[in-house]
Formats: sequence, structure tokens, C-alpha cells
Amino acid sequence: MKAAKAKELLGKYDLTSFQKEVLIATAAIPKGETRTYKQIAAAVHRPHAYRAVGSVMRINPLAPTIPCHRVVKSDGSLGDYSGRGGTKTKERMLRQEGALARA
DNA sequence: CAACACAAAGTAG
DNA sequence: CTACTTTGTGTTG
Repeated sequence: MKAAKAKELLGKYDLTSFQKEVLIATAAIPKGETRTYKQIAAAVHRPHAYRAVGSVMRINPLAPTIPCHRVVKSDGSLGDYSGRGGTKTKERMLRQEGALARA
């Protein structure tokens, strides 16, 4: 399971409990699926901290290990992306995985 | 204290 | 219906 790997790697960083839970929950997103910030927040027992969830994604120290691009807004929008290319690249990756509806 | 990769409800049109 | 505003949450500076 990828989450186990993430948990092991996270142990080397000065992350808070909240960050670890969020990153692990994000790493557990199955390929081809998208999850909302709300879902991640609920998964870490902070259903009102969707904002804090976004903050964690931003610092995401396991960028290649954690599919932060699979996290979208609850209304279906992609939201934002701090990675290379911004939201454009995010959308491209989702299409590549089949998580986003093809035109 | 202010800001942030969000969400939901309220107000106004 | 859409658009704007306000409040809540956790971490960082």
C-alpha cells in the first residue's frame, strides 16, 4: 500500500500529526479517482479543516509519492496546483489517468 | 495576527 | 440561476 510508504517517509520530516494524516490519506487515493478536500479533511477527523488540508498539500514533501493532483474541489473543479505548470498540468495528469472525463 | 491549493450558507440581482 | 461576503479549520511566518 502506498500509504505505508508515505508514512515511513513522512517520519523523516518535521511534520505535524495533521500533516501526516492528510498526506497519508492523499497517498491512499486510488489511481483514476479524484478526492475532494472535504473528503480528505473528513478522512483525518477534521471535517472542517479542508482549508488546512490545502495548506498541507502545498508543502507536500512527497510530491511524487503523494498524488496531490488527484485532490479537487467538492464542486468538481480542479482547484489550484503549486506544481510545475499549475492547474493546467494538473488537469492534464488527471486526463492521463482517466480520473477526468475525456472530451 | 495574517495568509493559504476550500466549503457552505447568506444576501443581492 | 450566478456573484460576492462571511465564518471555520490547522500550519506557517
